[in-house]
Amino acid sequence: MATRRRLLDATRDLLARDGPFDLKLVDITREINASPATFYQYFTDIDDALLCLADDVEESSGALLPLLKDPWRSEDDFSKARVFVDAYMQYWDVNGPVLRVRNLKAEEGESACRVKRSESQFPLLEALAAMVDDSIKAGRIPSDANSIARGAAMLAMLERLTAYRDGLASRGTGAEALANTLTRILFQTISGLTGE
Amino acid sequence: MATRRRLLDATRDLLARDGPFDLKLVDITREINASPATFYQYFTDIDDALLCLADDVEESSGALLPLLKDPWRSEDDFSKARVFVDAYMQYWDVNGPVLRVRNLKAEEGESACRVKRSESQFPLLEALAAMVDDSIKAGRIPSDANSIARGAAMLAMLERLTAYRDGLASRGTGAEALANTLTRILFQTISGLTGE
DNA sequence: TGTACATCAGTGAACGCGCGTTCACTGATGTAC
DNA sequence: TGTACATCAGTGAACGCGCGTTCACTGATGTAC
Repeated sequence: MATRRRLLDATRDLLARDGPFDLKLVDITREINASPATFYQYFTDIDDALLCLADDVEESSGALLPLLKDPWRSEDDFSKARVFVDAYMQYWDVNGPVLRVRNLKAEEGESACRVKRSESQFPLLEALAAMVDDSIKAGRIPSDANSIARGAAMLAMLERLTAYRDGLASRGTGAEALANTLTRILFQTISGLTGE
Repeated sequence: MATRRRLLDATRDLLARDGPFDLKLVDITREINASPATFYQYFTDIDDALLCLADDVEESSGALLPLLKDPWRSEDDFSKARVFVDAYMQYWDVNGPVLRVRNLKAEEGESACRVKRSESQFPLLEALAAMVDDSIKAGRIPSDANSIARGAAMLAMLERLTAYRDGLASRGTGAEALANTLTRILFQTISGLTGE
């Protein structure tokens, strides 16, 4: 039903506007001029609706994966890294509010959120790790490096920096400088090349 | 009063045990066998108490700063980077729950939390940036690098990876391997040395 | 085509619980003389 | 030292609001014959 979609959209909007603490079932239905009872026709719970939103987001994270298909083997591939960084930041710009609650609930132990988070991150992590392995094989990264840990560290960096962005912008480090710096670190850490 | 301290401790404990969503004023006072009215003698609000907890944490973050006093100039300084990484992870282990709410509220726009977060991060960020500048001067990092952005990226990586740790541990990447990988990336990004 | 019935999306209004907040209070400790 | 009063930390009990949840319902759309 279209009503289900409208409920999900309203949930997402309110989450973005007021944050996870002020997200109330009653407000969601009020937002689309429906009865609170309507909510229960489609979801058991607010958390249930949040999980559905997380599913939507998961699909859109799939769009990032193709950008990591080819390993970075020469300095010319720097631009590929940059494309990935831009796409990743845009992905967080769009889906940040939903991703943040998902992660938050996952950290608190809600197992359904843990699962979704893993499903979402795992493909990217694997792809980055595979690229690191490629660089190890080529001798650009020492053979005792841990490719999974490297990939995870880079995802963590990208993910968290979206939160710092505003603070940095007000101190004179703009979005372009930030993206460029992130790309250099990412490129160097994954490919073992210098990025110059 | 000792009661104030007990209230703060109870707040911290409940935050760690049940997470920020289930943190209720009534539960806090119940935890120390006090009346809900007692809470209002010391704090105006739950958020007020959270800010006080954040102050406690801020002090303990000062302990990290001395570890970044000397720039890393040779491969021998790798061990200093490792000490910092270990200290940083321990800092998050101990204060994670409080730091997470603080950051969460800051992202939602609560200005007092924004301020606290900045105050807490700024000294570390400055210290890392100064080290990067030192490396630039020595020619180990290209002169067009943005030292603030580099520092911020490294803090973001360290901060966020504490959340991934459990997931990585269950996939065979232990704490030691993780700390080692983080140290390498940090050392290379800040000092421009290889870390080998 | 018309009639009688079934299905189904969505509702209005009510309920009760739990929480934040208040206020007049109590009993203990401190202070003046 | 004793008495009368003041200060102060902490309380018990009550209040009311807002939220989640339920249930019998309505009105529209679909279906059988």
